[in-house]
Formats: sequence, structure tokens, C-alpha cells
Amino acid sequence: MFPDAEAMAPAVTAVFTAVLTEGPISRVALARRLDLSSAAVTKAARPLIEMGYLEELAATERTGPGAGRPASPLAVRADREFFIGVKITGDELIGVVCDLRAEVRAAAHRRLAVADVDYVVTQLGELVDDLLDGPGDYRARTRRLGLAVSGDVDHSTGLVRYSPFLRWRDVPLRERAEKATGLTVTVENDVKALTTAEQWFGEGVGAESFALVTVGAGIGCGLIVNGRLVSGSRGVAGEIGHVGFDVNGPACHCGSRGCVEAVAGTDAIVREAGLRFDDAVAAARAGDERVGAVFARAGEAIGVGIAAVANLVGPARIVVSGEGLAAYDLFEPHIRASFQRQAFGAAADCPLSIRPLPFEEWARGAATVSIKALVAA
Amino acid sequence: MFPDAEAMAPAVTAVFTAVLTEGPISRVALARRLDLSSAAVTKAARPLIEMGYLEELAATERTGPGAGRPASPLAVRADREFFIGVKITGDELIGVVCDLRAEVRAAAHRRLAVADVDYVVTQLGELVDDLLDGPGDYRARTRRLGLAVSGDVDHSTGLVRYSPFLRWRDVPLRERAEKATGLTVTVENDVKALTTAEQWFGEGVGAESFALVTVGAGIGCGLIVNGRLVSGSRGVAGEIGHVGFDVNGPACHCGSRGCVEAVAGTDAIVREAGLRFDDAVAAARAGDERVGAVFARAGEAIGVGIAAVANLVGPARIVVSGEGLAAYDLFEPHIRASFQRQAFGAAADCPLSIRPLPFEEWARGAATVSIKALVAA
DNA sequence: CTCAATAATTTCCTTCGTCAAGTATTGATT
DNA sequence: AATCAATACTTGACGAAGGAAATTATTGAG
Repeated sequence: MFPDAEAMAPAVTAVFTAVLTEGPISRVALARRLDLSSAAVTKAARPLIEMGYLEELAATERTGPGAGRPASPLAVRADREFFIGVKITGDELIGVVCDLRAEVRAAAHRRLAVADVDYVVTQLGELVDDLLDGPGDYRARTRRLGLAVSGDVDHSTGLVRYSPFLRWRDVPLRERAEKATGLTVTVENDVKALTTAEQWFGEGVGAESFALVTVGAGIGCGLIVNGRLVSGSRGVAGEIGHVGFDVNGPACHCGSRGCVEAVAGTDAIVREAGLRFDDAVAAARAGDERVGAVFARAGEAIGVGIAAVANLVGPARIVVSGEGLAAYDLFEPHIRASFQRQAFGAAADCPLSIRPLPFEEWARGAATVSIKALVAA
Repeated sequence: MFPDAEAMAPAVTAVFTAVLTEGPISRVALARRLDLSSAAVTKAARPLIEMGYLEELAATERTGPGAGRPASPLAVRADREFFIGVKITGDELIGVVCDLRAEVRAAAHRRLAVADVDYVVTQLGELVDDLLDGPGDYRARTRRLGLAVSGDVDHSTGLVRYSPFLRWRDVPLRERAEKATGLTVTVENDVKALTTAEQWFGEGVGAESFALVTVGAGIGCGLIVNGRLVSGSRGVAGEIGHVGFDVNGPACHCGSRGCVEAVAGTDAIVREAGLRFDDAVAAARAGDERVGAVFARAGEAIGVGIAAVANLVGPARIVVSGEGLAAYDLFEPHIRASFQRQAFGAAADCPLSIRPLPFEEWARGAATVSIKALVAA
């Protein structure tokens, strides 16, 4: 938690979180928003200002008849503290330094020769040093590191239970990374990290429920329901890639047939098109109807998967993103049409954002998790 | 809330809820369970005992070496207060009187000639009078009535926004029913009510996440995630019936094709078998292969739908039930096989209970909602 | 008959947030 | 200019809720 305080009062955490995610906001507005008295907000804000995490902005002009004392909105001092986020993939580490508002201030990456744990942890230590000692002098104001890893991750203990891409099993990553970097480390599943970033700093701000769908080699989904991340009682959740699409469809690596991922995953597209992914994209854009149909069918499958999310949990909005959507122009109309057809009743009104995702976003997600750890620990 | 107290302290509500759902339990065990000091539990329990909602059971013998003072477990006094639950369908009202532990004490029903609101409310008033003045003399100790209605229901205002079966739109049912009965009324969607009942008093006890799937004319699903009911931001949630199963399957009334409900709903089975539902069941049981295949395919579709729930939200357990499962012997093996095939990774370990559901259960669900309203209001 | 072990209660205290009153600052009205 | 209404924020007294530690209660084992 915050440096001076052992355990903050609930109201302090609530106030800080609200200012962080809902931008400059006056104490009175906070009180309404959080269902607290304005006195409580004043008291909660004071230590945060004293610690330098919040600041009071200049009074703004007021409108309307009668007027009154202008509000002095509270804002986060973004440069009070910095956070490192690193996304660990099978062949690369992508790292960023973010400020308190999760804006990326610096970035760096390292190719990995192998996914051996000792080697990766060593590389991670060096990457962190590069970031902290590079321009900007972040070292003095950086205490935390967030790591995003695909697979089954126990966030509370920092244990990577199983990561298929890295071929890791039961790796105590938090412990290892803390030893290697001297920072306080938080580990989270990559999709969940990205979802949290979107909930706090992206399109999910203010939504009680929210879904983020990532399209790439695999197709995943992060879910926020009733304001909280859905974790799944066995570590499994958001596996939209294995929602059924076509009982008679192609075999999926999971053992079933016609899963969304077996039709719309990068590998499936490569297989069906008979071309490398980039070539398939080019062919479809050039008007090749056969390859175009492959993307159309993939988009259709994604739409059905998204509709399953909308029908089952009814999120306030859905963001569809991921590397696989670099060619999102080929997918988008089919995703939308398929979603509209399959979504039931008012679920069809759920706004869909479909957009590609800069790869750095994954690392920013990791940084967000460490910001969250500061606030909510 | 409780009669004497305006607003109970959080701990009081927590203690009562825990004793209600986790049966007789000692104060020390409650303190561990709720992460409170034992002093706090003692203080919270006192007013509940004074009001007659809880009682102290005789001390139980202790085991193990050393021993110590035996615990005096707290238990709910089930007959302290009674609750009426009524399920409203298009052609019938089914009512029950339940005690505080949601045990059914009396039941009654009324056939409805039409679904006209005025008429239904009048009938409801008479049904409630029948229940309260029948044997048992419940009137003096009954203050609350819960109503379960299919469709889009705003639980917080008691407004029925839209119920297709009843053909109701924007009916202020709580207000109407309170006037007609003189009781405090709570209105909830029928599947959500049943899910709450299962969470508090059935197989969902103690689970942080939980799903109830109902199979019948429609196929629905209630979800508990992170201990809370999933409502859906547009009132739509748990629409497992419109998860995709077969892109090339039969047209569904929702406008799409091959939805789970379009394959496994009662109507679909009747259509495919070319027989009335009961006759189809009899034929399948008698070994008619063609009709048996219809049930097999229906079970397969239900399994895919359930797998979607398991893959997306990862509930701790799933109960499959509903009138449509009167013939659950015909469905069960296909549901299980299909679920196993489609569930991803550890999601396949999710325990499935498949069992028919006495129709009275729906009314009991309604009563549970009014019990919950007492506790959590 | 004492002791260790466990359960429940009591007393005292801290903490947190509300309430009500007061201060601050504005534009509009006399 | 002085006043007023409106709104934002602060202050200090108070009360409710839960914790810590000591106390009482009740058991089985030696």
C-alpha cells in the first residue's frame, strides 16, 4: 500500500480509486459518487494530498444561476510514482514504464532465445535495469513491477501454475522476480491484466460489467461483472475460444470440434487459406474471394462467441482487440453481423468496439496490475 | 429488515446470513468464517437472539485431546416468521408458505383463465388469503410475499418490464400486489429466484460462483459470480438458450439458427419427433431409435450450452434442472458427454448435478427472494 | 483437584464516518 | 457597495462498530 500507511481506511482507497479512474473530480462530486458525506471525502483526501498522490487543481468557473464557490477538483499526480509492466511471451519480453495514470513513459524489449525460467528471470532483471537507468531517472520513484503471463496464474501467490506457451509449470515467479529486481512484484494472467487496464483506464471506466475479447493465436476474454474480475473457480474463465460454433466444424486442439478458436484462430486461418497469415490478409484485401470467405467465416465465429458472452453475462460494453485484429477491416463487418444475429433481445444493444491493439498494451496491462496492487493492497 | 431495527450493522446481517445458510454453527466458527473477532460475533448475535430469529442449541460434546468448553451453536428459529412465495405463469398461480429456512409448510394453486393483470392480482390476493387462513395459522407471523415471473423484471422497483408468456409490459406488480395483499412484496425473475434459492439453501451453499440451468419450453440459466447474482446491464443475462450450437441448425424464434433452445427446447423436440412431448418420451424409452436420436441431439446441445457457461465464468458447480428434465434419463448421458467434450481444460472438472425439479420449487424460489429481502434490506 | 484447552463474554479503546455548524467564494440583486 | 442565495469545503463533537486483551465458563486429562 501507500508508503506511510499500514492500512488505509476504506474511504481513502475508494477516494483514490475514484480520482484515478474518473479524472479530476471535486470532493462534492466524489461524495455523491461514493455515497459518502463530503466531510468524509475531505478527511480521506488529506493524507493522499500530503503523501503527494493527489493534488488540488485550480478552481474552475461555475455555470448556472446563483453560482457559488467554485470546486477545486482533485487530480492524481501522475509522476508521483512509476510502475514497470512486463509482458512475458515465449520469445520476447516487452517492458514499459508507466506513470500513476498508466501512461507509457518508456518502453524496451528483449528477445528470448529460450523460455527457461532462470534465463528469463535474468533477462527480466536486465530489462528492468535498462528501463530504470535509461533517460527519465525513474529508479528513485519506482517500487513496483507487474508481470503478465498467459496461462493459469495464481494472482494472490504469484505462482504460474501452468503456461502452455512458455511450457512452465508451478513456477514461483513473484519470488523469483522480486529477488532479481528488488521490486515488489505482482503477477497476473495477461488477458486479465489487459482487462483490468481497460476497466481502470480505458473503455471500461465506470462500467459495472465489461468484457474484453482478444483475437490472435488464441481467442480469449476477460470479464468484469459487478465491478469485479471474474477468475473462475478452477482458474478457468473467459475461454471464449472454446465456445461451440459449428458442431460439424474442424477439429480443435482441445479435443472438440468447431470451437470458435478452431475456426477463427490465426492457425485456423492459415490452414484454411493455405497461406501465411500476412499473405492471407493481403490476398483477401486484394479481393481473393476464397480467402475472403475464410476471414468472413472467422468473423462469424468470433461474433457467435461474443454473443455468447453478451447473452450469458450481459456486459455494459464489449471491446474486441488483439494482434489478430491487425486486419480488423476484414473481420469487423462479419463480427458485427454475426453478433447481431446471435445476440438475444436487448443483448444486441451492447456496444461493440472493434480495434487493433498495439502490442505494448499488454505490457501496460501488466503495469496496471501493479498500480492496482498499490491501491488495493 | 428486521422488525425492531432500522438498519442493522453489517456484522449482524453477515452473522444472520451465515447461520441461515450454513446451519447450526458456533460463534467461534462464525468468527473464523466471516473474518471477525469472536467479540463482534457475540455482539451481533445478541439482538438476533432477542428478536427470536436465532437460538442457542444445547452444547455439543467436543473431541480431541485436551478438550475445552463445548460450543453452543447458533441456529435459525425457522418458525419465527413465514414467507409466501408465488410463481406466476400464463395459466396458473403456484403458491407456498415457507419458514425462515425456506422449508415448504403449505402449498396451493389456482388456475388462471386469462393473464389480464387485474384478474391475476385479484386471484393472487385470494390465493394468499387461502394460504394464510388455512391450517397452520400463518397470518400472524407472515409479513412478506415474493413473486417470481418469467421475463424482464426490475427487482429493485418491482416493475415487470416485459414478460412474453404473460404478455405483460411495464406492470408495477409490486405496488399492485402490496395493495391486494397488505404484505411487503418482492418481485424477481423466476430463474434468478430459483438460483438464489439454490445459492442459499441448495447445492450452491458456500460456493462463490454457481450456475443453475433450467430446461423446459425455454432454456435459461441463473448465475452467481463472486457471490453475487449476475443481472446483466440490460436485464439480459443467462440466456444460455441462445448460445450457438450449430450454425446450420434449425431456425430459432430469436431470428438466428441452431441456438441451443432451437434444438433442445420442448417445442423443438416435439417438432423433430413429430409427437407430443409425453409421447416422444415414451417412444424414446421404448427404444424408438429415431426419437431417441432427437433427445440425444437435444442433450448434446444442452451440454454445449453448459460448457459455454463453464468456459466463460468457471462456476464452482452447475445444477441442471427444470420441468423439461422430467425425462432426464433420456438427456443425462448426452449432456455429460457433450459437456466433457466441449469444456476446456479444468472447466471439465466442474461438477454437474442433473435432476428433475418439482414444480413447487419455483414458488419456493419466490419465497426465498422475500427471505433475502428481510435479511438484506 | 489442578491444568491445559477451547468457547464465550466483558471492558475498554480506536477508528471511521456522520451531523451540524461554520467558513470560503462566487454571481446576482438591491 | 452591501447583501443574498448558492455551492464547496472544513471543522469539531459525537456515535456506532469492531478489535484487543483480560475474564469467565466448561470440558477432559493427568
